[in-house]
Amino acid sequence: MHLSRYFLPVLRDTPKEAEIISHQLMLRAGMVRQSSAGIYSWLPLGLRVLDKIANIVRDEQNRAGAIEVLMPTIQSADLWKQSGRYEDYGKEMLRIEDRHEREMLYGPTNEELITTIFRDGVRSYRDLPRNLYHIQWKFRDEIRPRFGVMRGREFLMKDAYSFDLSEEEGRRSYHRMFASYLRIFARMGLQSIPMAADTGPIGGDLSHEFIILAETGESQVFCHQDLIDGAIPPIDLDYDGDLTPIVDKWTSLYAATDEMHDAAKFDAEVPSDKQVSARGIEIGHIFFFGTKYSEPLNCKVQGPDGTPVALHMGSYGVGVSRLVGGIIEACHDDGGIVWPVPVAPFEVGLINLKSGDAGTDGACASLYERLINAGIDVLYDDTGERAGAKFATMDLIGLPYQLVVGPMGVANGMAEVKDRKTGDKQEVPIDTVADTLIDRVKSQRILC
RNA sequence: CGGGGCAUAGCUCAGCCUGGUAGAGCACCUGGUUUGGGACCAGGGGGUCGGGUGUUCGAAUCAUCCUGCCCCGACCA
Repeated sequence: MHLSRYFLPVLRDTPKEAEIISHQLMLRAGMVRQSSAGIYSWLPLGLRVLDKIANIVRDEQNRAGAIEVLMPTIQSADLWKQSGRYEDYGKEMLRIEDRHEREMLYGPTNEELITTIFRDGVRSYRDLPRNLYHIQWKFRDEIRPRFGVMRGREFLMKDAYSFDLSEEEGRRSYHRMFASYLRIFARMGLQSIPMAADTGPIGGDLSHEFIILAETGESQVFCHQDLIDGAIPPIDLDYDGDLTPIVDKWTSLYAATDEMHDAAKFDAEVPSDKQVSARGIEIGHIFFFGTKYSEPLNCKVQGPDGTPVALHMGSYGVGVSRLVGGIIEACHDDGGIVWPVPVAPFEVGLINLKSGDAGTDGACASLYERLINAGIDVLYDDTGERAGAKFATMDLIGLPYQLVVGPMGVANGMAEVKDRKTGDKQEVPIDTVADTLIDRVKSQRILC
């Protein structure tokens, strides 16, 4: 992409409505614009990140055997009346009336809908287990939206729903998602920590919030130090195999958010030099709820003995749009955002220090072409801005690598590669710099 | 929903107290000088001062109502 033809409205000053760093940087880097409280438009740069995150989630969910569908944002109130949640959900649910005065709602989640879809498509226990997911916009009319995209009213979420014949089978489905989640976040450069969460009326031990640590996190969390660099399941993990060792390993050490925190237990189980007390951001939540929806919505199949059995279900959410903010909270410095390669809107920022100069124009054009042909996402700053402004903008939007081409370098056959994260600058012969970058970028596309 | 704050140019803000018809920096346009870490000079465009009502000869400024947004709290992926 040529910057001169792109839409990247960057801001030099920080808009005053933004309080936390990710919100400030997303506004400044031209990623989003607020449309109303907790509702955002995604500009080109932000959308690219959103898509990359969604694709990682998609890739890993598919790997774990989940199957993608797409349900609507608008749902009928009837369904929710059947499950009893139409009343329970309260004012957080945005209720709408259509022209025929039918009660509709903008979906805050999809348990009811997916349950009926699955119910109507399956008759036999032989069709189990299944896990269906979609990545769709949700709306929850939060009392007080804040923190930009991290706590918006409209948000993009991946939600998966598992269907099993028994609780035992359901537990296996839960474990698959547990392992998949560790990989999803690790692939974005985030170390997530599964923490025991409130299971609500169902009880049991099958509910975990996946938390990343960040100073601006909204909740206080407590955990064992060793979880912070716990081993991530490998890319070729066999999801049909026994995953309990992985889950056990991750859940054997203490980890809890403040509402589940037990100070006495924490002190007893975790040596004082391993005790971590920090702020955290919830980026995923998985839980098993048995037959809570399958019973009222009559989602049953015939079991081996011919009797109908209500299915055991779980649901598994990832806050896709929230992750954009979450990653920035975890990955920034004074100059701006520092994207991990797998989610970077562009992988390389090519800077022509003297647009209009035949030498740099030619060198940049050929470098751009080679990178693009190799499948690298490149943003080429071919504008007439001064060098300093170009550097500042590139740092702000946080592309992992900057490839700097100036008249002096071209004269010597050299270009400069800057690593955004470390700040290291390296002079590389202009003939080989494209290959060097291609290798470096590709080696970092999947971090685990 | 309770408490607090803000609303003037695309962004950051001054002007308001003490009423006299709107400013700065950055951004943008034109010309020139510049050109390796957010340049400089000159000229220029852009605002029904969030909206209504009232007070007044006259309101960005005073009064009042409304709306929007932000922060703290309870609530949440």
